[in-house]
Amino acid sequence: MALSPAPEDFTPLEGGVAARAAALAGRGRFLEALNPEQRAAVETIDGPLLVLAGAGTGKTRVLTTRIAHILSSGRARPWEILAVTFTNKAAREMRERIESLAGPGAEALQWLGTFHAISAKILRRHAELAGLKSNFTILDTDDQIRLLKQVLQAENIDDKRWPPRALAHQIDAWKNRGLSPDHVPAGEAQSFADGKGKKLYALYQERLKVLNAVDFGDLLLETLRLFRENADVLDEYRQRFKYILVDEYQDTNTAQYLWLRLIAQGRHNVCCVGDDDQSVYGWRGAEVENILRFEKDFPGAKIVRLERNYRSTGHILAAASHLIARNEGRLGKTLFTEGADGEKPTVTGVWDSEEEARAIGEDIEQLQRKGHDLEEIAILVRASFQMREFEERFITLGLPYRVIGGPRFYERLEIRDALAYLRCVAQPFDDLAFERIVNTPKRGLGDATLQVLHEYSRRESAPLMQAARVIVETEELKPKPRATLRTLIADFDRWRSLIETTPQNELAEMVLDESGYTQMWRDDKTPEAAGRLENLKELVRAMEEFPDLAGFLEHVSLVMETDESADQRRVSIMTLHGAKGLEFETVYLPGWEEGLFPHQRSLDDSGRAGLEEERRLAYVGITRAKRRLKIFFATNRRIHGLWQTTLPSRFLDDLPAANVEVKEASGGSQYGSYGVSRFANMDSYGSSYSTPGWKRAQTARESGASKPARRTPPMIEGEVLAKSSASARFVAGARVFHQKFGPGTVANVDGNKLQVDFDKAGRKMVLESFVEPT
DNA sequence: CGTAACTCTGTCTGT
DNA sequence: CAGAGTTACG
Repeated sequence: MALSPAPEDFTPLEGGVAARAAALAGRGRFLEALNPEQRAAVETIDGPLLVLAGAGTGKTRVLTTRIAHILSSGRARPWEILAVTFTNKAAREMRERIESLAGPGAEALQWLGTFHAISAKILRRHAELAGLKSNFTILDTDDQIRLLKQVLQAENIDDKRWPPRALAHQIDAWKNRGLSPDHVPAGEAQSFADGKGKKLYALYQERLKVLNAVDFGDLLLETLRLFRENADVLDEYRQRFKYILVDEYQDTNTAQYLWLRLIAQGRHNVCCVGDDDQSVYGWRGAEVENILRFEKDFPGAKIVRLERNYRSTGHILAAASHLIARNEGRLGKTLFTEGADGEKPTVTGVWDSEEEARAIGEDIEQLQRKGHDLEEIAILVRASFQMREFEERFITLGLPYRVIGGPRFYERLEIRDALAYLRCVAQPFDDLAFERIVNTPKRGLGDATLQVLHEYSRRESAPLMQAARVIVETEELKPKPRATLRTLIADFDRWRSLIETTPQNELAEMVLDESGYTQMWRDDKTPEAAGRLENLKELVRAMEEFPDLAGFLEHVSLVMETDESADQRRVSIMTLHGAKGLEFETVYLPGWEEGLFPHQRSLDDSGRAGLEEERRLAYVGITRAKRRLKIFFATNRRIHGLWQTTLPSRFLDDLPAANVEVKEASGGSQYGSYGVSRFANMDSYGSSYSTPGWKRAQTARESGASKPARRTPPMIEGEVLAKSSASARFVAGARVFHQKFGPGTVANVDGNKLQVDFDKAGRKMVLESFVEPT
């Protein structure tokens, strides 16, 4: 178990005389760079402080300078500061910036991180008080859903009618509000499977305890409970944390808020920085009201407003302000800049998403030719599926890009498998991991075997690994699976015995090789296999940087990203949520269409509040831009595989005409001017069944799904005919193409079945109708 | 037990 | 459309 930091951990930040002198010398200088309000926010160190910081007003600068100031004035040592962020990216960036202010040693700020990461750390120290072992597993969403499914099945609830996903959502919502099963209000307990919601929640929590596991919500909730039930532990942290800082305070949910308040009520030195206009995590339980409550919870709190924007040009700021002014219920801030007006933001209509990608690609190439830095260009999308089109286009153009927050590295199949192996080694009680890999690669340990293990496991309440160990000594299994299982258990025992003595990356390589997992992918001839092997190598490489296997598994469950080399300058493609806190010279905002942005689901689920949150997201997007802002909307977009005609986003109507330039849609779309405002008379915020877009979608669904024709009809009858007649007969030796297996040569014909030697996949038996001639 | 083909269903944001 | 789950068959 982790111990408190030893004093030997001192770093130059706190340590040597020279370092301290240097810090003192620098002190005046970093305060000078601030405006009066920022300076007040930095120098009001003792007592509660709320900083209302508009976009681009130097929020991060205030936070980092404040920390540097606290350290250099000797008021606290690095490990006595609690600094909470919402994303790992924000934490990393803050650490870097503090380092550049106060010199190396920012790693001593060991309590700088996300709510979840800090909670995990606290929880591991006091695991036994929470009924856990300190090496507990952190389940991700996938594991969570799989486990819930088991719970539902055990209760004989039809998981078709009551999808585990929905239960997961419900439980998450409860956890976000700080509610454990016994605190769920009576009325809400009815909400799932005919009133079983509360019971299922309780059963799920029981299962988690047995598995020695927590989910994301538990990290907060269990820490909260730990504090509430153990006054001495709470007191320890209240004493430890002399100063508390919270970034993006508007995004805290109730559980986080309670967590924070509990600690902060010790010394009352808490500084929260937030902007109600940038609250975009309502769907995750964030309560903007927490900002409003601040003064009540901390009487005598000082409030500082930062309204001077240093980031964007006048026109961009005007567009943002005008748009956000449409929201009701704001605290109200007026951002201003003394900078130049700059270029007007542009709004461009295009025919479809393909043209959108093409237009933006060309635009970027033009900037590139003029010498603009690709690092300073970003494309911010509402939903990650929009990214693909840009990726494809940029690949053909050879334009370097980076996708941030796309499909996560650790969510990939092969990475999850590999991690499951490692979890089985490090955490032998980890049943979810065991189930995942027991028959991957295929070793003939199927449902039948697993059934036997489960039965024993349930009877003796023992982990599956333990069950297997016992069962292989009995006659319960057939000889073949019995022998296989015995070998597998022996392998795991052997690997486990090496944990202490073998570097974790070497151990991982050994596990993956000897288990046959890497071989499985080498034998796999599908096109993705090579990439998967690459990813596995990347995983092993990434492990080197960690102190041990447990440390790595902790990191991976909370953060893990692909850190691709930053050697090349690239365009960034990311979601609007992911872009919060960042800034770029040039920002592209594609996909401003009804249904996509604002997203239909937000509207359906949360009505007016949902719309306002979407608008704040638009505000976040616009305010990321320093000098150039280019908004796009397409008339046609493929949604769920169907081409649909879309309408320009209502947010376009929220932009001030005087500050925005409307560009003629290239290709002469009839939507060249979006100004024909179809929402002027609509007071509704739109329900899925009343928007024109939806109705059109219904029609489109009935009438087929071909891409709307632009000038020439895309579907040429001849093509269709040619295809169906050609599938009449194949002869041995003919070259064919299969959607999944690629090109191949027909070896044998048997009625409508063909035996084909595929170039990559080897010989397969396929139905005639599944291949086409080449 | 494993593979190929078929059926169904979701459908965004992220620690 | 894509992925998960299910069924038929070898």
